[in-house]
Amino acid sequence: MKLDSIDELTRTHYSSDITAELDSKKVTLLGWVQEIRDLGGIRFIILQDRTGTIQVTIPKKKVSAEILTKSDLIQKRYSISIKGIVKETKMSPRGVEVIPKEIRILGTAAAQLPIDITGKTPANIESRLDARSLDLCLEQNVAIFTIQHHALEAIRNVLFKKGFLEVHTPRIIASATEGGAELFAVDYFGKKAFLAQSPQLYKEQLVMSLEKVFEVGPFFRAEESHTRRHLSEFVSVDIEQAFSDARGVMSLLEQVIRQVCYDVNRNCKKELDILNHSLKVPSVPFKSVTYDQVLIDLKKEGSEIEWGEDLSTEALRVLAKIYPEFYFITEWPTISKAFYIKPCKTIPEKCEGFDLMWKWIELVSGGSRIASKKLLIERLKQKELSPKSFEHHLKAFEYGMPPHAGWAIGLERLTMLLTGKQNIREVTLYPRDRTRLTP
RNA sequence: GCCUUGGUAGUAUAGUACGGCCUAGUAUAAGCGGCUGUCGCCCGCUAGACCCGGGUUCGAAUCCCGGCCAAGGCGCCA
Repeated sequence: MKLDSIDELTRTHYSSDITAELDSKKVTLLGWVQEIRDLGGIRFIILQDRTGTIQVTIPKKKVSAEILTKSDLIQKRYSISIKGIVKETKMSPRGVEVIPKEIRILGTAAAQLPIDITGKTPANIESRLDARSLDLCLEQNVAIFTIQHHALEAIRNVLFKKGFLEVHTPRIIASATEGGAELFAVDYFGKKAFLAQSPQLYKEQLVMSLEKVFEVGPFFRAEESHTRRHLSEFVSVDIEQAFSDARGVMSLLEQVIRQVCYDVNRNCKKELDILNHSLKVPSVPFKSVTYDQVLIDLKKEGSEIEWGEDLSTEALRVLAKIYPEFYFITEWPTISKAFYIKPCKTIPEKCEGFDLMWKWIELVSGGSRIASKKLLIERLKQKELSPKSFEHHLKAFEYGMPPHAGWAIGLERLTMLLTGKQNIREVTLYPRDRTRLTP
């Protein structure tokens, strides 16, 4: 098919801008054909763009032959332009429709699409991800990523206002550092390198110079996790702050989370509605419980965990029934946390690390960091990590490392709670998991 | 990595307990035709599928074995 030119074509309105006030006005719309309903003498084309849909109505006997011929060619998912007149009418879904004066076909699409884009026959997650570029056209998916955008905007706004600088640390690193998660190995000009699992060490070093930093970016974990809340590549929102401790960054975190919920509620009413999800703005401070208290609570519920152990998924599900949606777990056993988390002064078996839970999912983890090189080396050894492979990082602790603290939010997990989605892959544009590497 | 469940047209499902009325049903999508107010439009027609390999049997979508793939749970991890 010969396509029409986009020359001298400027969108005047998005579909959501078309309201009754524009009655009789001329508009230029750009978008995709979501649906065609042809009743014989009248044809309805549902035009979709990022903001929603608008009905284009073609009364066949009243429009020009040119319009009619053009609209005969149109199929689902074609990208088209419509120049036309807005008409207020009670008979259309939104009380307005557009009567076209010019139609251009700007792009075509296959007749048989791999998934149903109108949602009449919903596809399962596998089919959807296989056809992800098309799947993302569904208004629910546009809503999810619009919400994620606003959430991130809210996070950035709070952090900028508090004087944080946005930074970018390396994704390619020399050695398997933090311990814990498995890393992906890459070939770096013949040397063995790894994809970073977190910006932890770099952001700590940066507090010596930039004082308050944050980073938003992807990180990689080569864990063979098979759950609804894990990805091999995920986006982390990391902050690190000089001259602060866990208490300080927890308070900042509360403000961030509260602002995110507030802004998403205010700016994404339509999106939340599309997702049929309601979002409460949590009150601060959040409920905070110690690890010791958690063990007592679990015991009452018949679930016993030995002190020092991490909390099992089963245990977290039990806790979700006891505590509100957002709650902190503090004073973890030092042994259960990463080497850089600062032990408590009085009881070194406990540490100043914390997790922010949302129901049974760990949303954020953070804490006060160790600023003493000597102590850090001790902790590395306890964790059976070699101080030698942390040589460069340890050097920084000779150059004036201030007391500092920080945290990291899992952006996809945050998006899950904001959108009410149960599977992290639904809130990831192109998820990477144990088995999926494409698209 | 372990466990459970599953794999039927483009998509989503019925059928599998107990092999044979399955020449595999239905919805939706697709193609063709009809219809002037649809909004999950409607009506008619057309075409479209049993994951792969082996086995049992007169006969396998259905039972058995192996493989591959997926979903969910656990573990790991955040």
